[in-house]
Amino acid sequence: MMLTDRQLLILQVIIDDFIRSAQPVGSRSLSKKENIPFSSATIRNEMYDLEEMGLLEKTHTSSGRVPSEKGYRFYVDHLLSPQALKKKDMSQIQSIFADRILEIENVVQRSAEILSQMTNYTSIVLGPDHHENKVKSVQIIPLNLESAIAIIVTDTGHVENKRFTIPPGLNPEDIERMVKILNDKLTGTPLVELQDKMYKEVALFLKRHIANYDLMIEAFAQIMNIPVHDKLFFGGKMNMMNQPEFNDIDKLRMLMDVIDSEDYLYPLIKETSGSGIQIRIGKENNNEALKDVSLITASFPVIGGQSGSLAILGPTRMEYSRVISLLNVISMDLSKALSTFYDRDDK
Amino acid sequence: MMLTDRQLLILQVIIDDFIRSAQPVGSRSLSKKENIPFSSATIRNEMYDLEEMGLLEKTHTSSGRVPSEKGYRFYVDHLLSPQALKKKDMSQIQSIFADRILEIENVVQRSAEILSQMTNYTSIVLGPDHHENKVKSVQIIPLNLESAIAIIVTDTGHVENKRFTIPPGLNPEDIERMVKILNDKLTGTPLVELQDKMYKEVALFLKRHIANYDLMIEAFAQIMNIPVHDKLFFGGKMNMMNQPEFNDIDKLRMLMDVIDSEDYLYPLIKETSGSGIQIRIGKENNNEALKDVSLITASFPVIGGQSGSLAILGPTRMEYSRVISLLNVISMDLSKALSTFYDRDDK
DNA sequence: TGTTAGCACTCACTAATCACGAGTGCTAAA
DNA sequence: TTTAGCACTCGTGATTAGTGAGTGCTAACA
Repeated sequence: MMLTDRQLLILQVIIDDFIRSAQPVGSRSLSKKENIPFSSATIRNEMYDLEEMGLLEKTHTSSGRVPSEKGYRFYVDHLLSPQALKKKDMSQIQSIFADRILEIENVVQRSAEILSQMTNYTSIVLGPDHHENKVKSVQIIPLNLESAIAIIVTDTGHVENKRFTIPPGLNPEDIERMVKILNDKLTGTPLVELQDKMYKEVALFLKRHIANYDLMIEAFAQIMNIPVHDKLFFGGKMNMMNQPEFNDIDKLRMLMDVIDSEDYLYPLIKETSGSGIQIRIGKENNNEALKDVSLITASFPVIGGQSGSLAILGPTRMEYSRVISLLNVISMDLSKALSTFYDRDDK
Repeated sequence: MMLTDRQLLILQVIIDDFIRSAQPVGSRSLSKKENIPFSSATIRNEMYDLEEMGLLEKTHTSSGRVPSEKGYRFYVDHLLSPQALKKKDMSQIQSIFADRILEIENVVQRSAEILSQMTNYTSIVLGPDHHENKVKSVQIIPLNLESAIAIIVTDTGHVENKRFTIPPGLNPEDIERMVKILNDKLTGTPLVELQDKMYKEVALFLKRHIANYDLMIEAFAQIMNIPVHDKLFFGGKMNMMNQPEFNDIDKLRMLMDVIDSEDYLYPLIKETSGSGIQIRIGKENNNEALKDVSLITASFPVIGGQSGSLAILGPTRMEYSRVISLLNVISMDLSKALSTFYDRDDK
């Protein structure tokens, strides 16, 4: 598909205009723009051709033109000039990383919030997978005779905790011994391998030292059953209400259902990891509820081969250029910020 | 205000009808009901009187009647027969408490979900204030040379953790000693008094044993700065979209803003604690965005003088009777379930 | 005296009609 | 190749008319 320069210009202006106004753009209004020195008739002819190529559409016979999905795709692939962010935007972003926040979850959550606030779209951030994190320390804190809290701290500072029932017949000394064994055996073990190692290596060892070791193993193995899905952090879930394309409450509901369930979104965002910026436009999402939205995902690597990803969900009529710049900047900052957590400068 | 039996009957039926259909109810359709043996003309006369008393309203001159806020208030105060829950409902509720869940947050979150799912309204649950919880154990887990995780476990099994920067010049032995001191001095201290005690009692003691104790105190005091607001747990935030009164996206947005910010809702729900079921209808909420919704709150005591509360937010046209029954049942169950956590049967 | 039948009246809602205007496609002239 | 001109399309908004569910009032009835 070869377009003349004039066609490129016209296509670009139409899409830019539509992104701003959400209104079909007509030949006459275009011809009035100062960077368009052609008459409306000429533009009409070009529009006709662009429509034949499938880049534009009409909402009805005599309406102005609207970009088609293919049009957006072309725009994104060929027309997008990586527009630099405004100073104001940059400084706002820096503010997330300015005060030294000390928890990963915090940084991630705040990134999501800023991202949605700056774009007015919905943002989704997935922190680095912590299944690969290694156990730093295991603690058991008895609460009373029947129950105790098990705590696992990873090398990234992530804390998992779970209450469990103390198997009968276990005395405080047993627990103390158990903690010692667990720390000896499990320190340095990645979370994913925890259950496995528990049953294979630790079990044997506990057998020798602890009465009722099987009950204890059982109780503990459950604790280590860490949820498979990492948590998605959302920002501006409600922002879609501000988009005219979702004035229809039923459409909004359908969209919200997909967002809230996370089932569909999670793999999409997860699989981005490591492959730069990805853009899914409208029906490319393969989901009825997402047919009028675009999903832009970016991933950010952190030290140690891990990576997280962030995404923006907005109407297909989205400020692609701005969103991409934002994602680029923020993903780099996140890389830097989170890498400090993953930097394993053990003693 | 004295109503005849017939007026009571008619008011009741009108409100019940409107709650179901969300449509103004007219005299003719009422007269057709089998438990209403009066002609439409008679009903019209009664309606006229009820309207004069301010219990009913018309949406326009020749429309059917709709309950006024005063009408709902009367209905709630005098007409509501505490209708027993259906078996199906009861068994669904039991299912929350059936599998022995071991974390407070879990129970609370699931209650909120079930509540919203069963009512199709939005539910809000506030767990018992844990500011009064007592420290059970303090742990410090060094991650590397610069940072460490501080963990505080309370007697209810609540775990707070925070990363902090290790003041320079502090060696592992210092930390170990510090943990011992903190546990000695702070065990049994309610969370609210933590900071105070830290500065007053613990500081003196640390001074004697730890180098750079002032930096350490500073770092640690920050950690103990536990958020003032307990977390609200929501269920079915989106359910309001299903209510015809919120077909208007602007109204929906206003409502969602109030819900999401939590500022307004928190004190309302918090202050319920200990005073049974409270019902706020429409403008009684004193908030423009909440003028078309009712908020029903209930509190549930747990052992040790604590209490939590749960709330349902729905349109003023709400199934009051059902919601109240549900809240009653669930608050009792929550009382029971959470009391086991607060039961301080220490060794 | 309370209840009901009858009737005129109101008003939201829907569908139909119309004028307007922003847009198109086509043709012919520049 | 570009543009001016023109007939045509169609969404939008205003207006109108018909419909029906509802009311209030009056007069008759039990």
